[in-house]
Amino acid sequence: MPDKPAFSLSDFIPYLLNRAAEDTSADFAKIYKNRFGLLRTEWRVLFHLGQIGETTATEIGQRSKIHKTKISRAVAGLEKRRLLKRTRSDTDRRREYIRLMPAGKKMFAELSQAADKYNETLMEKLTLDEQALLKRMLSGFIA
Amino acid sequence: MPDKPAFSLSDFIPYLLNRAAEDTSADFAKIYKNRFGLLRTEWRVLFHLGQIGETTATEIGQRSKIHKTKISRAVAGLEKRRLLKRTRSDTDRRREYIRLMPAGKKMFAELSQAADKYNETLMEKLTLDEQALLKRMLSGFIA
DNA sequence: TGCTAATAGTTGATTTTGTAACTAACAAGA
DNA sequence: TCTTGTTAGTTACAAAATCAACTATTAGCA
Repeated sequence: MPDKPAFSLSDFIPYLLNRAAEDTSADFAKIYKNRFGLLRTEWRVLFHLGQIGETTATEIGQRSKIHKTKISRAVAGLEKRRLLKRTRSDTDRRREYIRLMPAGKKMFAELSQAADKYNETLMEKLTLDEQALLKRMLSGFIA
Repeated sequence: MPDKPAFSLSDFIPYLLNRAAEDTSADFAKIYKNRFGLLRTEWRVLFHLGQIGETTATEIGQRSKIHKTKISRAVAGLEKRRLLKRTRSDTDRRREYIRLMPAGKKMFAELSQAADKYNETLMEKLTLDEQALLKRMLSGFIA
């Protein structure tokens, strides 16, 4: 009966994913943090908002899986800096629509470009097939 | 001149990595949290310690990239529960060696097993080639 | 030796998160 | 219409992470 190989952290996928996520996020974090003064949750909300267009806090939450309290605070922060605007729904006064203001759109555009560029530096080590497979596998892990 | 495709979050690797890391960690977190009462940083330190054997806080920090204040507190927590023991170095009295106590080894063994099992459920959707490639790619992202 | 700098680890203050409870508005059936 | 349940979003309090400053010890070197 052969011994089972000892457990190795470097084969444990959640560990590898966490480390890879942290390390690849770190460089990009400097950009949105230092250059734009955004918090982590703020840029996340900004990115979703930039992609979806006008929407509600709840929908951002569903898409991003960010908890609603964090979204609430991030939206408040972005609003204070006049990057976005809220308007209460007429048909359902619980809901409020959120959309980017010009300054927010500009920031989103600049950050998107930086993200694209950074993404390319990550991807250029991989072949096109590998890139596609990686995306497919990572998407598969996402609930 | 063709338009550049609009930025898409679902192609942004740091985003995918973060989401995959969060989602795959969540299930396993329940085990070390609910069943063993460990905090996130505590199980991380435990795993590294279990792998390395006797070592110092500084070395765990270098390997894991966890900040030393978090390690300090995690080690204190694990020590309080008598899962590990510290002994000050004779040759350099700033350093202290850390090693698992029997209870810590037992917990590490049980958690390792649970981790292995959980890892398999994540991996079984992929072919062996894909598994190997995924590990290789993720390792490549780690600094 | 005696001075300065570096290293190991801890502690305290400030921020950020996470968890629960909360307000306000709507929905749907008795 | 009244009651109960649900949904959108905020707020309050507790837990955790981050950052800076701290102690104690050692190293390097004039």
